[in-house]
Amino acid sequence: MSNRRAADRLDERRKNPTISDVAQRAGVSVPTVSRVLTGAARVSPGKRELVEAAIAELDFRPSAAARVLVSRRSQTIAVIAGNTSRYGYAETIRGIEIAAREKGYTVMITVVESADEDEVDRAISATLTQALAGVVVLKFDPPGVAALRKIPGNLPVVALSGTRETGVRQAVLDEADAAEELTRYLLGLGHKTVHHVRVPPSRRVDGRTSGWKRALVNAGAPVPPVRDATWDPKSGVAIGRGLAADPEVTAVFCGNDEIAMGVMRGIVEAGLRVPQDISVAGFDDHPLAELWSPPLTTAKQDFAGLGGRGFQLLLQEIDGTGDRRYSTERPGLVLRESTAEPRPRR
Amino acid sequence: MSNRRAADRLDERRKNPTISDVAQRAGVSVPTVSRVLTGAARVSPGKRELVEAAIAELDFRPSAAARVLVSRRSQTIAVIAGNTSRYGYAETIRGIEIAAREKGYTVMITVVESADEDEVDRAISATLTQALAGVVVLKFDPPGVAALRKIPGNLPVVALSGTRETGVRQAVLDEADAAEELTRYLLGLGHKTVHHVRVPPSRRVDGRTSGWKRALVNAGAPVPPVRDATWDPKSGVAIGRGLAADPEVTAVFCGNDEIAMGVMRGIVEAGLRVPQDISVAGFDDHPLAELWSPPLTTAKQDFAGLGGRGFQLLLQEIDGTGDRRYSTERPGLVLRESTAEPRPRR
DNA sequence: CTGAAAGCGCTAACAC
DNA sequence: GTGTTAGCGCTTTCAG
Repeated sequence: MSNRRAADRLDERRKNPTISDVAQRAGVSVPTVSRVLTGAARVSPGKRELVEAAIAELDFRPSAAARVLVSRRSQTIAVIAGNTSRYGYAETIRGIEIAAREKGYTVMITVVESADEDEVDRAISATLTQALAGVVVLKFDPPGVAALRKIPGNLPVVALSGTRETGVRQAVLDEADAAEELTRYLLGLGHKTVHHVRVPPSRRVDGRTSGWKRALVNAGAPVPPVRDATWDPKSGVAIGRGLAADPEVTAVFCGNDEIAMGVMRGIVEAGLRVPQDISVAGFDDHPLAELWSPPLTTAKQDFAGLGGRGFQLLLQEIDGTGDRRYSTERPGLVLRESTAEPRPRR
Repeated sequence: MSNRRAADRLDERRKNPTISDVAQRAGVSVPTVSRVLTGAARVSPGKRELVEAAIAELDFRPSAAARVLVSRRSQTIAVIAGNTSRYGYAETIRGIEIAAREKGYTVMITVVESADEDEVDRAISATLTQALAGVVVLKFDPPGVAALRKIPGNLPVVALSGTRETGVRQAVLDEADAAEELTRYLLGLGHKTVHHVRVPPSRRVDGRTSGWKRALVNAGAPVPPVRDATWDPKSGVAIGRGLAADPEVTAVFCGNDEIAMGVMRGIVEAGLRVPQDISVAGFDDHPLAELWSPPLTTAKQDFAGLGGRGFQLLLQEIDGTGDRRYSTERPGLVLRESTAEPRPRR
């Protein structure tokens, strides 16, 4: 029954003009219409005008499916991500979409919710039946890493962020460097050491964590055990309370701003003040970071820019131009009021 | 040159197995393979097994383009939105994607950044060349409204939120009702009236604003002038300072949580306290709302659920089943600590 | 239940 | 420059 109605629908859709309708109306052959559409070959000004008029009158849109089938060239890219609504992901996707749209590409998005192999297969299988010009994988987390491994080798791919891949073009934000700088800044304020709350790492190594550690080691400061948060900002609250209970803690560097906000909430709930009792720094420069009380010290990550760079790399990969296989950018420090010199607690 | 490499790429891609490779390997005809693929007709268990084995061995994936071309049935939907990274949008899109993926649909996303006609055309033109099963329009703002008008009439469409459309299936969140309830709650606390900061409305009428007004009118409370914010949370800061300067103001209802956070920041910067001097309520229940200091009173909007309901409506529209043209859900109040009884200021 | 034949809308090769 | 011919990978008749 549902099929019956679906069939009706086609009949309706069928009314869409085809290239031969345009050809007929313009009084030219089908290939000539194709030539003005693609711009691949010269067409005399007179015919071109006729064709363009016919296209406008009929509101004709060439079928991407037919085009792809014969030309084996697609103007669609897929973005594969472990999540789409979290700030960094959403901004990155926005950056990709803007860059893609500007070049006449269309973007599909597919979410891979877990790193489980079957789950990954199921998630991307529908996407891989599409004719794709290439794919951008957001490799911020394990699902992204797992997805990357499943992309057929003959498909142009670009990975975004995460640990360095071999054999895949990649755009990254140099988190390690920025994290090191931020930690060094806290140390410079006079803190004996800096504690760290980590967001779920995409692999064993995590740029923010390694940068933090590097700064401590280089400064000869003790390296306290890492505390693990989830992606949920609320997970920071309990951690913040725990940190507040330890009188040794005077400075905390969190894996992202949202966790930092949770941690600050926990510290406040424990009766301490930020930054007077404990300094807290985040990472990302979330839009709400500067509105928080107190405004959050952080490192600004240009996710939209990352997405844009990623798309450019993909374009290069698609048509084999360019030789830059790796594009990196360094997040800049944003110093605000959640960090200060240490003072004796109580 | 770029074309040359692109051509090479095709040759590589060409290696993808086709349905006839599968047929040959399984020793059956092409249509038989098609039949096991689509499940449209019965195939003897023996042949079915052979075909399935061949598919697995070849890692064959049917070409969606070829399929769409002949069957005139697509498994791709487009989501058109004015923005993708703002919380409500991103969550809604996530909800759509999850529901779609579950049914084997693939989702394209296209952003329409302004309501300008040419801009809208340019944004959606690439998308409309794709073979689409239908489209979901996020009608939260003017670009969405403008885009909806541009969708060809023969394409199944569902609108999400915004003002009620005629002739289009629609899923909404009943903002007006929730806003009225929230305002009534503030009035019930003893506030003489409630001020309102509006987010950019998608049209003349805005559910949150009309619900707010209704509550005031019904209670016989004065209706203060509306203050307009942009989508940027920072725009709330100046408004908050302005509100703080007016001693009559004891309660503020903001169009969304992010603006509420900006407003609270402005109030605090002006030296007043929330909720002791001014109560502030938001809308949406943003993930950070409960971590804010003080935790924000708001109305919880289930955006992901909205997206899921929207996709279901679209499916019904596509195959002509179901008669519900309208799906609505009421956001629930979330009472937290940013609102309290009024006390004399200073 | 299964195969042969036709053709979806378009571009690519080739004549002219 | 422009038309003719062929065919992309698949589903859909239609015979049998």
